[in-house]
Amino acid sequence: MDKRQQLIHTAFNLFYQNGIHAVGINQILQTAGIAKKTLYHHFASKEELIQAVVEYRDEDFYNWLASRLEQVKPGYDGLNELFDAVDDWMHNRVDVLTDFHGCFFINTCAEYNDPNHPVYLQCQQHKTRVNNLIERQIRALGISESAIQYVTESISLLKEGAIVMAHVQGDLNAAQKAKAMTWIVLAAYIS
Amino acid sequence: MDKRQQLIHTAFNLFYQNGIHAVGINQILQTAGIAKKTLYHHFASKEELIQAVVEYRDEDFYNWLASRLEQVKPGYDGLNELFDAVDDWMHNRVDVLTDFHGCFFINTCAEYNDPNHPVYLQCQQHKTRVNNLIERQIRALGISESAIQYVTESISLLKEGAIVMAHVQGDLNAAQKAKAMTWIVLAAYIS
DNA sequence: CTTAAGGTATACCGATTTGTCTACATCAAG
DNA sequence: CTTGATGTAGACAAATCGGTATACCTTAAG
Repeated sequence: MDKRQQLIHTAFNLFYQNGIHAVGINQILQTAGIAKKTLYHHFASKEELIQAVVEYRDEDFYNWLASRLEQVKPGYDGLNELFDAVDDWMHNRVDVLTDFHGCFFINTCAEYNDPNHPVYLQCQQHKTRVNNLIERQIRALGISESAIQYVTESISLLKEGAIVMAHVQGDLNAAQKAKAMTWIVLAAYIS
Repeated sequence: MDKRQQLIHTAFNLFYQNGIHAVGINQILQTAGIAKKTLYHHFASKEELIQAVVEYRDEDFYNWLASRLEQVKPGYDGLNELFDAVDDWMHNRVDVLTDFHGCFFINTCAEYNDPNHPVYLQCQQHKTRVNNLIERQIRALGISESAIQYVTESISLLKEGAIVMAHVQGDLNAAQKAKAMTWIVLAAYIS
């Protein structure tokens, strides 16, 4: 019933499906069934709404992934769960994430190409938060401190690659491929 | 001197830096110093210009990568060259590709999320063409026919992951990480 | 009871969007 | 010489953009 939240929710769905610049506020208002005055009561501008939408997706996605990882032991099990979660996501088996259209943050960076733009920075920060989840798994493996950063970024690279392969090429087995490579790579980096 | 080519070139640079939907026709015309009538003489609509721009980038990027790969032996050397080429690209050492802003085709898919949209299909086809270049390298390794497709897609995933890591997270070592993982993965898949 | 916050509906503003139109210039080919 | 393709400059149209303004309604708190 919270109009502000309704606006954010509606805007996210439209942005995620059509891209941010392609969606006007009138379209958001009509879809949500909310008056224009109400929007500008809660947000000073479209830009502010966009930032709230990115923040909302950040929270939603992070909480979902974090709660999935909390259900298993950090380390090997956690990494398995990570790629199984991504696999579920791209197969539309996760209700809270809505239909898969790639990574919202990658998509958004594609539209806000300036690395100093606040929205771009928000996307980077989201990726940093997710990376920290991955780092926790890597750290549990007992890898040397000096290698943790490098290995974390490597696994993150595999995750990003899987998302893009699924989105652009429609390869729905991408998460499983990334998972398989993860084990191979870790075996080499640990021994 | 060819106005049509000038328009495509100018439009690509603006699209690549700012995203397609964020750039208007008037901005393209002003930047290129070309009259509006001339644009609509060569293209029926903005949509047609966009398609020509994607086609142009497809040609340009593919030809650059293919010529890099032709300079070395297919197989191990070719895969080394692939990631070195991507490394050069993201470090802005390749003049013909202009300043790195991620993969233009990934970025464009983020704006045209409908998999049936002609522009989306163009992007997919570009990725397929690049995948064929990679497949040629994998095939030269003497891998069993049944594994070629899977391994090709795995290496492609590493390449896409590297591009996204460099673009979104600013990890300029991503191509080298992907290269290192490629050798580890191939060693496991071949033995 | 009153008041302020949050809401609807809609007209309106100026700027910008894609695309059309007129009028005119250049130039190579038949 | 004429004609058609290619070009410039810029006015113009219709729609849409983000954002403001007016007028009125509902509801919960002091």
